[in-house]
Amino acid sequence: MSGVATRGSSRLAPLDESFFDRPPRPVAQDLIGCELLHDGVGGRIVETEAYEEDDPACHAFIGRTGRTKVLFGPPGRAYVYLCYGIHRMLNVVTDADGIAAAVLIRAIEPLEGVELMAERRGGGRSARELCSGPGKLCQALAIELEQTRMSLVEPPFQLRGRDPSLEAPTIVAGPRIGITKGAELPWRYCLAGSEYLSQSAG
DNA sequence: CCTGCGATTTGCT
DNA sequence: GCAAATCGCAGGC
Repeated sequence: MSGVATRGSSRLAPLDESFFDRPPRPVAQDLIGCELLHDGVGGRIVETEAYEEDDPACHAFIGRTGRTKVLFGPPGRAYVYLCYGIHRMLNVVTDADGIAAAVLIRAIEPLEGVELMAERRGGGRSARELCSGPGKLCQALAIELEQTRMSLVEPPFQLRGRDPSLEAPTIVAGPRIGITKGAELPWRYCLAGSEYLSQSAG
């Protein structure tokens, strides 16, 4: 990987499991501005949504099933599932072992491996079309369904904290996108003014 | 620019 | 059998 230009900040402190060992709303807000990489490809998280156990929109609301049991497990794991038969969605499991909660990663600002992302997403796309939505970013980062239950704080994934020398980002909260149950809860968080938010985000 | 719809698989009822 | 935490394209204004 030494030949790949590094536009992100490789010196940023990696997040560890304890960062995710708390309720999903603070985690979702604190993830804004952090860097997510898969096999060295990724960028800065600019949009997230929180899902709690006691939340009809959360997949764990119906209980523990084969698909949702990872949500009840230890924090810092990936929950990847298929939506509408085509799109993969990436979540980070949060909160203590035994409590079901997750944060959906909805959009990132591409920083590293941009050419590879463009190739995976298909030709003729601008930088802001690469990862501006939960299905798009899984395609751009090549995140697969089989990676559900893998740790996001271990290779091939990397999660790095915000640059402490920068000002804390301004975060805007709003209603979550694309859901029918619990749609009124303002548990979506965006980096204010970012060019790389999902289309439905303000 | 904005609205509407088809694609396509999984897992639960 | 059906709904689902989406996306991209076609067509109209």
